[in-house]
Amino acid sequence: MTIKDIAKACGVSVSTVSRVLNERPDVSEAVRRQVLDVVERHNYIPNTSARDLVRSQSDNLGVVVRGTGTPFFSDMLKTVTKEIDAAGYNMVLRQIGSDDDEVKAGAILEREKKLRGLLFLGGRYDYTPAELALVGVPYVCCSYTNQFGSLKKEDFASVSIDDHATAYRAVTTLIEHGHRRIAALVPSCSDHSISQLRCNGYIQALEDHGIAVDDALIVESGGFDMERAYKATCALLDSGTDFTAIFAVSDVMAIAAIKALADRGRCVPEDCSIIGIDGIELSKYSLPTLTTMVQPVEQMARESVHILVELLRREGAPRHILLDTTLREGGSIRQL
Amino acid sequence: MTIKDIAKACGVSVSTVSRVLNERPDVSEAVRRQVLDVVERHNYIPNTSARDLVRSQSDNLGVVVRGTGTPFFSDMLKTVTKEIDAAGYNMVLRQIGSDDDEVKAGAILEREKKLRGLLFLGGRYDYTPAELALVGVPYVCCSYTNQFGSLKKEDFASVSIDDHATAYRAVTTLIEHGHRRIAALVPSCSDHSISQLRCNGYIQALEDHGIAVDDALIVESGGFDMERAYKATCALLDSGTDFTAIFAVSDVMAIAAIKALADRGRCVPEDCSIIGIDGIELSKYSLPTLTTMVQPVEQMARESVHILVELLRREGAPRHILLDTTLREGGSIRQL
DNA sequence: GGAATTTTCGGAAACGTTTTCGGTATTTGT
DNA sequence: ACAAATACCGAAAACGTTTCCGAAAATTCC
Repeated sequence: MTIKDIAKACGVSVSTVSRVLNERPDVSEAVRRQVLDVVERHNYIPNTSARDLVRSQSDNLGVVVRGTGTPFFSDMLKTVTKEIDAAGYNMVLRQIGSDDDEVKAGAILEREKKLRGLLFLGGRYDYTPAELALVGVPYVCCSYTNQFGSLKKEDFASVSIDDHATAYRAVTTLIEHGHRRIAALVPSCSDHSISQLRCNGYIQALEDHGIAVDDALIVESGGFDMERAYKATCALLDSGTDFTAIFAVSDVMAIAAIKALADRGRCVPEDCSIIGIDGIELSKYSLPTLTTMVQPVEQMARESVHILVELLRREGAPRHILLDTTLREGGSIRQL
Repeated sequence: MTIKDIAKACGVSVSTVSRVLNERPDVSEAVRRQVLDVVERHNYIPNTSARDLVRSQSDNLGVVVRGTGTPFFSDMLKTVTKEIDAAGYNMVLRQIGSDDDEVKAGAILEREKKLRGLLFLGGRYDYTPAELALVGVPYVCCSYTNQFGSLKKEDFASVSIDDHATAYRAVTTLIEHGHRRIAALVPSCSDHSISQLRCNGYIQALEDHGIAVDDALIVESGGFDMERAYKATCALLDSGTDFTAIFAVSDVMAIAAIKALADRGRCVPEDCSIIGIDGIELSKYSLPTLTTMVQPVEQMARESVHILVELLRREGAPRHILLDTTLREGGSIRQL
């Protein structure tokens, strides 16, 4: 079932059918109706390959994610898929490991799949202009860092939260509850990732409240996963350093920390308070319910693809959206 | 950069370049090397649209998932993506809601994206032959049910666990610990889904051990999500029915149940034992650590795409793989 | 009513591949 | 050394679209 068959069945030319299908104005209403009718009846679907070939472009949007499998990104991915679909594009997904280079991965994907645009979910962008030049399509970065300023505002779009401020607020919350010996559970505080931004927020909050930063209280797990967060917390406990609260960079890490504490006989929040960041669904079902800074995941995902689509339609310049996080009180913080 | 450019640069014809690229035998070693060299230097990538057009087929594998966002399927998806990629195919993902029809979704996807094959992740297959005839490419069902036998063994491939036996084993474990008033937390026991299979395993285990099935102990939440599992557990508690253990159909439901119990002042496992199914990573970090029947997720995912690829290469008939589940002891069961 | 537009449509080229068919070279067999 | 087989390669058609160009038909304008 090709466009020729439809043309024949309608007694018109292929070009006319094509015009109808592409909603071009120069076709009479009568013909349009008839063609549409025949198309419907034969339920004809245009051949994407042929179309892409002649247009020399596809409807593919690349999504490169670092760390699928984490609830946060898997939630994000869920709405991203939906939105991309709704916008009439195809999603081609590439997940990369923690050691991979997102820009390079994006560039390869772009060539392989003839992408129209790219969406980076998570990641660290300390790239040189030369590296960034590898990607030749519009792209938006979601939940990203740009610490070195290697990304030029006018070259790309973004949607994110203010990681520094969010961490600041989380730690301040702990301080307001009377805590002063607050540990930070972070994947790393010098990898130029989001982890570092949040770590800085932690430090800033302490300083602003006249609390000395104790390096022994900053534990670097080496990754966002539960296993390493668990081990890092154990290491902290074993070190003998005393603390009354933990600021965890993500909810999953917070949950792993709670487990580590419990395994060492410490209860949350009686013996130790804890706060996370993300607001994943699971955090509502932990024991105790996790107090956390929730990110508007759905909105972030939605805005991301909307912006990308806008960019592709050449409507307006790249936008940079900063969304608010909100504190959701659970039972994991105790007033001292 | 097209195949013509490469041909020109090599002083050979397009056909020859094409042959080299497709690893056909009838090309001399000298020419092959030269072409490959030029291709490498220009880092030329063939135009997929043109190729797909003339071959009138793509390298797309469709994956339709019911219920992304759940840790189990998101884990599965992770390796599925990787494997499909490694096999040189593209994954096109379609996630469907709980009310959607997977076969129809697959059939639509198949036409839209010119799929070579389909992979169904999760789902209920009580379809008529006519409905199944809609899908015209090889497909494999992973983690599925086929209660009505509408799928003919020779028409498709599958990989799954023995849901009945797994549930049976889980419940038996509770019984062996002295429990006799065991509640079942299930999405539904009559929807022809995996939930129903596991529910039947529960019933069978009780009967085989001489325990009367009490309908009041079977709570149907209406879905696999935490929220409904939580509410269902609350309803069970409110009903006043006494029980000493809960068999949850999935780990996330079990975790939600633990939360519900805790919120009503009941501790696990002191006041109530609980066992789940899935073995998601999170279950290792719940309080207490969840005792659960773990599914070999990675293996399931890997086998699924391997089988699909085999099918596409017409190597051997559709296979049906049944994988083993193993009990992982946590601390959520108490000996009575 | 005739010229000038405008609307509507068909013909044909083009997109970048794969593949069939046939034709030279080259090798093999005797 | 000559025929036959084989290895290697090029020309060209085909895949199903879109789009440019021009032509016919319908409409508008004076």
